[in-house]
Amino acid sequence: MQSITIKDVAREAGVSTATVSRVLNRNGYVSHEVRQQVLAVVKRLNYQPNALARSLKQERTRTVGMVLPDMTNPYFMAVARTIQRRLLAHGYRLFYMDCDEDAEREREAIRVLQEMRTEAVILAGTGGNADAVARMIEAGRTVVLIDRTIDGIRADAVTDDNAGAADEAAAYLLGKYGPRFGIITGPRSTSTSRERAAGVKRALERAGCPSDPALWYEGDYTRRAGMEAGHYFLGMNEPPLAVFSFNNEMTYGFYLAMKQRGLPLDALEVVSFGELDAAPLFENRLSVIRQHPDQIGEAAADIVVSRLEGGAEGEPVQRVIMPALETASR
Amino acid sequence: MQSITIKDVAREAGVSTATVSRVLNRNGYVSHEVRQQVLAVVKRLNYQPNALARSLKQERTRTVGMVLPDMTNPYFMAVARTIQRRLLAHGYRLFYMDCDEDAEREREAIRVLQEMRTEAVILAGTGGNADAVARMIEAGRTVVLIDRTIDGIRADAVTDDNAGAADEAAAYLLGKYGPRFGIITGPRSTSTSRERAAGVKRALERAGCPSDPALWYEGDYTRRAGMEAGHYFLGMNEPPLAVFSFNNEMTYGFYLAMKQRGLPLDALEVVSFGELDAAPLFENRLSVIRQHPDQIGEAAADIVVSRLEGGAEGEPVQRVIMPALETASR
DNA sequence: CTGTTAGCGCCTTCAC
DNA sequence: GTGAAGGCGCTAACAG
Repeated sequence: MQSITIKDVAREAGVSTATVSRVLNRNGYVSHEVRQQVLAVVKRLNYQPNALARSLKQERTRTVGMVLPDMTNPYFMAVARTIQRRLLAHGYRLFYMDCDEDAEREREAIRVLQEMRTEAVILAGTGGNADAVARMIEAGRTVVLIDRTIDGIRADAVTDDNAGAADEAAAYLLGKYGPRFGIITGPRSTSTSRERAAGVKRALERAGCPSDPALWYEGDYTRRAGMEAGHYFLGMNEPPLAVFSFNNEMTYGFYLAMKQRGLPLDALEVVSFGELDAAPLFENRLSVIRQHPDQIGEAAADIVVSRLEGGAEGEPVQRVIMPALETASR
Repeated sequence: MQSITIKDVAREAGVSTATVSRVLNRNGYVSHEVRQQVLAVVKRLNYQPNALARSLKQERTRTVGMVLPDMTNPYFMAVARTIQRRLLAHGYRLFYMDCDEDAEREREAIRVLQEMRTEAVILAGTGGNADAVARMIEAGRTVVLIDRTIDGIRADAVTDDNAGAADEAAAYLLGKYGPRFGIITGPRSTSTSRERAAGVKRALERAGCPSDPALWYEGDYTRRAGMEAGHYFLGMNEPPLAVFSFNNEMTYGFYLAMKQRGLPLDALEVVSFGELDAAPLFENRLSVIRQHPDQIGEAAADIVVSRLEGGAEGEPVQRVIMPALETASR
């Protein structure tokens, strides 16, 4: 496990470590002859520069960290993949950390990324670590919030127009079925769920409909919660005529509940905030609010790069992506 | 961005850096009084130790790297999540890198992980970087292959019994439909696809059936390939009576093709190597070979830990997980 | 064009 | 029980 250092290369090539460094980093002058010589030794010894040492010296790591609440959710992975591609093109590596919607593990992940000296942190927060995030920003680190904002935190953010899209979806359901549709929310700790709920309430108020608490089920963005919500709604004396689920996983859970209760999947209409992988296979009674993860990823990556390359300072940037409601065909 | 160092803490607390270090690492003696004093300053200054410097000095990073071919595939993410949990419990961090089934990016990812001095690399290889992997092993690094092995590489590995499961599935289809079922393979460069193909051929031979090349479609484990295979098979004069898809994404793609062609999803039976998220929602004509990602993840993490903690040496360990065929109800 | 040197932040002997 | 000092591998002045 004894690894080869720049010294070994220098000795073997009969030059100084500085020269090797210059060859490797293509800066400073070095004769063609010596360069070839050094490169040959590098290859022969299979020398791998030590990124720890380099970063320590340069006080730059060219890395970006990302903390996600759920890496098995394809939505977040689609965002992450776009970000990674874009950052890579600018010479930055991206490290993902999964915190499993758990604030404690999120805190830990943030700590690790700071200790690693990632130059920026991209965060889809659980909402439980406002203090840690605040301290990061205070310390002058670049923080970009995606998908979810955090109460009391002023930072760059890329979010959906949650209220607008939820309002539109609720209005659509109202027009089609009246006010008897169920709502499966996310956890109150997330900004997305609160905003989506506000959007629904706005639509109900505009239509002069009171909001029936029995039609609201508070989930936590997991498949299990969607399933439980499904059993709740479908077990009612008068089940709702449609359901609005606040994320893709819960939508999937809701369908599982329908299945478990022996209902056909088109028994009622479902509106899902966020796409389902399997959506195209469903029979026409699933409406989807598309979130455009690519656009979110691109915007987030662009903000990171401009903060890191361009001057660091400036007011927080807020980018809002417009989701698109695609309604079921019947 | 000027970060706080151990020196700042030492000065502020009126002690030496050695003492601060001792407090932080709970080793060596330090009086209760001084310890409290130091901890207070650490908290007040929000001091974050520099992991680069610590790792450089200790020649240990307590990190493990993982290179995956497709992070949007829930199968790999399920494996990754289990590994992460288990490694975390042993004090290791896991870094994911996504190479998008691309050998070039895989090579790059391997290089980065080595430069970061991750203590082990877990790899679900594209098959295109045998040389780089060989050099890693040669250099004494811990490498654990998961899901896929690499030709000519002797390393710890956790794999499925691909041939066995494919044989069983093919025998099942043979018994039910005779030899007229289509096969959608993965890329020849992956060991999994080659082994699964061998399993199918074994079953065919045992039944005395010749293998009809027109019934084999070579995909690349992507959704798109599954879709193209779908159009190929469904466009035949005499379409097959069933289809065996070598991974979950291609299965999904195949169903998309059925949908696009206006066929009902139960028009023919599909056997999928690897689970589909949406499987439970399908109407009874999807059979699934469950791969038990949790077991794979656990085994891989255990191997890593035992290599890193226990003595490093020993013959390569081969763990084979048995997938389970769950057949459609009709 | 190339070598010498100092030091990035931390841990770890070795003194006291 | 605590401090002083050296060095992990590398790069960036500064000499020559």
